[in-house]
Amino acid sequence: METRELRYFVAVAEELHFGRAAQRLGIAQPPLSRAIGGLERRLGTLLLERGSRGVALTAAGAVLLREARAALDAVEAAERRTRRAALAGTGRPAVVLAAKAGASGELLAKLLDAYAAEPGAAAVDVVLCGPGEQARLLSDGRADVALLHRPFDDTAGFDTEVLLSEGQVAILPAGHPLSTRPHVRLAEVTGLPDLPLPRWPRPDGSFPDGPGPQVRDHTQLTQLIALGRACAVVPESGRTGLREGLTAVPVPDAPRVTTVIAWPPHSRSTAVAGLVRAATVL
Amino acid sequence: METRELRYFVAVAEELHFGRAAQRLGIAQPPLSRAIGGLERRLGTLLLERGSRGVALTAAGAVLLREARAALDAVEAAERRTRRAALAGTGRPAVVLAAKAGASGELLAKLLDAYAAEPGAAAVDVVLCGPGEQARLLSDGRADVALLHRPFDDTAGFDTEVLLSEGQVAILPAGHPLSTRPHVRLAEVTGLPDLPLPRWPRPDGSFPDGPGPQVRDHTQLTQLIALGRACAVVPESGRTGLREGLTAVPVPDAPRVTTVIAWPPHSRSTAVAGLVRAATVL
DNA sequence: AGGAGCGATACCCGTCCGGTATCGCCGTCC
DNA sequence: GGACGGCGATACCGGACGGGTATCGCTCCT
Repeated sequence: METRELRYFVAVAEELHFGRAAQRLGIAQPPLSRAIGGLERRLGTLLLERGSRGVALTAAGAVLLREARAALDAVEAAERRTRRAALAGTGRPAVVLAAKAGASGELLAKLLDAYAAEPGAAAVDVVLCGPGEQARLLSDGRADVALLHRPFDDTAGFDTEVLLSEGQVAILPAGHPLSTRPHVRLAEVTGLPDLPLPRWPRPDGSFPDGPGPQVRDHTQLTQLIALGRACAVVPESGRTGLREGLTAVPVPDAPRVTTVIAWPPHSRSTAVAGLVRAATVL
Repeated sequence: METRELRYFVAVAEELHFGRAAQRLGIAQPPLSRAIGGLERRLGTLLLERGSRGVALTAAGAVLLREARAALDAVEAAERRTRRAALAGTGRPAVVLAAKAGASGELLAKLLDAYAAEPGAAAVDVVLCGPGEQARLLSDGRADVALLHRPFDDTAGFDTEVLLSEGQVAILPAGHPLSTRPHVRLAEVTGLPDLPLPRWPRPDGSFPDGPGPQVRDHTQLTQLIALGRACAVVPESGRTGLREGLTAVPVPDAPRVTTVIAWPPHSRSTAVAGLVRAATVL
């Protein structure tokens, strides 16, 4: 199977429409039909059920969709990492570290300092991304290491090393009745009708349904809380540098958050190893 | 990047010789040279150092070799798993479980029984393989689940669930002086000049250097021990059904062996999930 | 200096990918 | 119910590219 065929199949499987998929791929529809047909012939199975009203995935097609995405990620990662390795000699960034924007700020700073102090440390690019995107960046090679937060992020498929475990706090507007309490229970803050939890975008950019306001980054979040339009439950480290008008109240019964450093398995890059070593001895 | 190019590159990187690589690929040498050249041009970097005496990998080439192997595994896995999924409806094996030959016999039997008793259980194919090969089978899709043994096997890159933790025992010929001891220390059995530890084949089929005899499977191993030509340190479960003439002596200071069930991350197959569930509630 | 080994280049051919035109099928709408 | 429109498959053509043979250029060895 060629990656071209996999790309074609994924496009059709996602659009469930040959015409739109072809458009997205920048080719005409007939060659796309032929390519999928050939794929099905060689695999000896139907991948798509052509109904009169669009297309549907067969069981085998669903399997291929999942596997093909993983395979295409791996191919992309190969290309990106090779390109990066090629630049390494020229002094440009040798490693890319992905971290969730607005999280682990202090830890990240200490980590970068500690690693930079090592002899022979490589240049580290830090990519700040939205929640849950770090794993994607690692999979497709845009990053070489990432800071993940269990249980929010899925660490499946990566090597990890635990860095930090912490409780969570509720971030509330300063004047809120609960803000003077020594601690609150999770149920007390999740169900507040006047202060709903905000809705974060899904990986595809759309927002889940619900009552809370839509937020895209940390700035929007703190601003909304300060305005008394939302509240949030975040790891303890998120209370450092809290802006004026916000209060943090511990939530002892919220799940503890574990920050881990993660990297693709079998990564033999010395730079990644160095970063991991620096992180674990912090 | 097309998988064809990756396959070509891996062949050259492994052979370090364009002619032999071309032969292995079943094509002539010039198209291979051109393909690699094109890859290098598009990546904007040299992958291979052409010396007058053969070829050597550049740093970027080494990165691509590692990543390309992973990517090709993923593509192969996509193809194999799709083919298998296509057969699922026809009643043929829906899941393939890989286990090291001669290990975990009892556990494996109990697991298969427990799963088969579940309603809607799929047909399970068991593939017995050489030591350390299970991970490979999982990576390239020849298997969907595997039993691995830490610390021998590398579980990096898979989801796992611990099933069993056990100590190790030394397998000795019945008449050996140490065989009557209640227990022995690891150092006492690893350094015996008269009973060297056997050498197992590496994944590529070659054997490491050393004094011990070469073994390829469990039968050879037990036979050699019975002949008084070798000894072995194996997990406790390996003592069940021990043949005549062999004795097992506990080795308390040997590392404990953890048997885990492993599967590719993000595997959503219900059959795999059922097997894992059956295994964890054993 | 001559020759052998090895990769690169030149050139040709066949295949296969991609494009346009068109068909066949099935809903839908007037 | 017939005409229309949407959608995927088929037919056919042109061009790009992969693969083959022949040969060159370089280097090392004898």
